[in-house]
Amino acid sequence: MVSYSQLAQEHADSDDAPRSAGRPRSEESRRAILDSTRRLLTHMSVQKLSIEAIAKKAGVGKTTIYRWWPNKQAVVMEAILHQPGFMNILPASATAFEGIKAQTDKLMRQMTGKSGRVVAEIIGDAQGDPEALRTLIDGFFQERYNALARFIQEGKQNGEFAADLDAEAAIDVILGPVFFRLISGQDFDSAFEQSVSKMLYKALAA
Amino acid sequence: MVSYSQLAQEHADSDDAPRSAGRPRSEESRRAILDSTRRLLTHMSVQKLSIEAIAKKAGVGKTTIYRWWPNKQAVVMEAILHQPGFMNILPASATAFEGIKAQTDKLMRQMTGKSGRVVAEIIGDAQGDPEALRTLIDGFFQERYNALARFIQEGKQNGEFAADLDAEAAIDVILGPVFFRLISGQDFDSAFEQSVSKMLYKALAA
DNA sequence: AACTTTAGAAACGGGTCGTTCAGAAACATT
DNA sequence: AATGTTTCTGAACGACCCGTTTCTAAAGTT
Repeated sequence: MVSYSQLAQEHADSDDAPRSAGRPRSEESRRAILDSTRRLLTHMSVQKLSIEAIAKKAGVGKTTIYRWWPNKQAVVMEAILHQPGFMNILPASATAFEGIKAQTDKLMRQMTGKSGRVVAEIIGDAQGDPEALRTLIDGFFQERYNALARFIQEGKQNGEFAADLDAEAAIDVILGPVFFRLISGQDFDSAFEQSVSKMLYKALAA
Repeated sequence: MVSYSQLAQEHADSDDAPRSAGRPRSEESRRAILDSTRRLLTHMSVQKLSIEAIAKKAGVGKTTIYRWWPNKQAVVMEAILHQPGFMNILPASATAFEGIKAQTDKLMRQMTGKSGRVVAEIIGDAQGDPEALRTLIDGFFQERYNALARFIQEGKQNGEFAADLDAEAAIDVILGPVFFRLISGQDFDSAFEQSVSKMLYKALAA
């Protein structure tokens, strides 16, 4: 049994790991599994996707998948959430609010189109499984949360935001509209982006 | 095949319907199905719940369920979302913002505890099924949406809110934090309630 | 050469799906 | 009372996927 948290962590065992005895894990199979998962998800929903279909498409034994991932959700999370383009790099910004706006704009862009739909499905499937929800929070939401927390802290210090601002609630107010739009099936347009930005500015300002 | 929209509408065929020939639908079975669904959902997730388990617990043929609902999601939606206590009655209020606050407070209370968890699962399962998502929007989100839209309209007219306020985006900003908290597994406390209320007030004010 | 770990293939028992068929039950119509 | 219509339960169906086990082969280390 491989725990979720193990999967969530970077597999940086390429160089510094002690390399135990035995046949090494096949990097080729690993990539084939994740690639096939991504490709299959462009044609079907996460719900309809099956481990057996992934194994077949990847040319890999089902056993190999179950050896490294506990279930379908874990495979999908790694395939989608850890893919390039979903990284959460902090942009440099003049003001704290500009940083927040840059973050939310980037998030909206990431949540547009098919990848957004898949993320919505991942969030959805995690609702029925506490362990999966925890993995999702630790491996996806937390990054966004932390990034925003820094900007809020910065804004509180430089007087941009009110000193008694509730950072936790503020983050929910910032991220909430984006994910609510996502799960309620509406897509993001520039009108939404601008209107939300305007309201957030007033909500946070000192 | 029974369409979702048929199921969503009130089954007010108790009096005025012309009553066609043949054996009438068993109200007893219908209630047994919905009751059993609710009871089973206190012990297990929507994902693990099966139609066959509902049929067994309700003492009802599986065929009867499939006759009136297209799938599990539809049964669960009707069992949970149309239950008393989930109605969306507009409270009288002095100001538009007070109305909005009353609405969101009520929503947070509804989304607390087990029923909130089940709603989160319903929203989650709907992500993988466009038809289910539409039913959920029409039968659940839309009510909350409309209620808020009235208050916003009222507030724009009486000068409480800015005249150029984007109503659609404002609703997303109001509902977003609540549902984001719900799906990210955090529960609602009075601190969150107050902090969000404060930010929303500033965001909406003229 | 011996040991260890992984890969892939096949098969398993168990479960759910959504459908179909059968026979009985509960109505309205004639 | 007889007939027609619709719904009811129960049983069985083929199809699919689950997660696990068992096996042989492969690919490394010591």
